[in-house]
Amino acid sequence: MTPEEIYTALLEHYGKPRWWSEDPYTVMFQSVLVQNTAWTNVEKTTEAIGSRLSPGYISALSDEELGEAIRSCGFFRAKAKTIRALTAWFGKYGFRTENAGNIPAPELRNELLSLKGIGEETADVILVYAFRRPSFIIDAYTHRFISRLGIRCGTDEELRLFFENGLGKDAELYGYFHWLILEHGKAHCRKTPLCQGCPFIEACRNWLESSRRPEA
DNA sequence: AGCCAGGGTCTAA
DNA sequence: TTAGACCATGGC
Repeated sequence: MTPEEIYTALLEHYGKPRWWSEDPYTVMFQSVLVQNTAWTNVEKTTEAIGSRLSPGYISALSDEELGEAIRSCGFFRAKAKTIRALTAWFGKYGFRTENAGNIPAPELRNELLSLKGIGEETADVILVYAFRRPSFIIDAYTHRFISRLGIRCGTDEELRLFFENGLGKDAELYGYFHWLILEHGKAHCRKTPLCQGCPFIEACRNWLESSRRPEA
């Protein structure tokens, strides 16, 4: 299956995907908090802050207050520093993603990677969902998902090229695609690599059947 | 009770 | 360039 065919199948099965958040700073904030942590913890933290969440509000918190606010997401000391660094970096662009519009995506990515606590996955989440730049997100779910389809994953880089070469550079598409992969992943245990009995995987098999012999 | 959750950095060999 | 230690908490 090509990436495009996979996307079509995902859409048919899971319906319209959502976007992480329309607010770029919310994406940045949450993408750090969610590292190696259950999403429910991030939700709780974010809900407690509510509509106050903004670069200004976070910057004004003391180290102790910030640590306390995000404590339940784990690794809170490290994450607090990362959030500070990320917020300061965003400030270079006046806290507006549009102001980074003339920076080439690879350069923006390198700037993010230079911040301690931001690795490839987090950088790509921020690029796609906050800056709407096409950099396909590769995470554990993506690897599991692709291997369940019987496609060889290889390294992160190889997997990324598989998607980007197949789909073209399209940030919106990448964001929705990643969301759909999560929809699939959330519904299935990590410990079942073959995903037997999974309706989506079944649908893909059927799709392969019908495409092999298009019309009688 | 122990394992896991959407990671990333640093160090050592 | 890869393996292992470390960071910390909540849920089951």
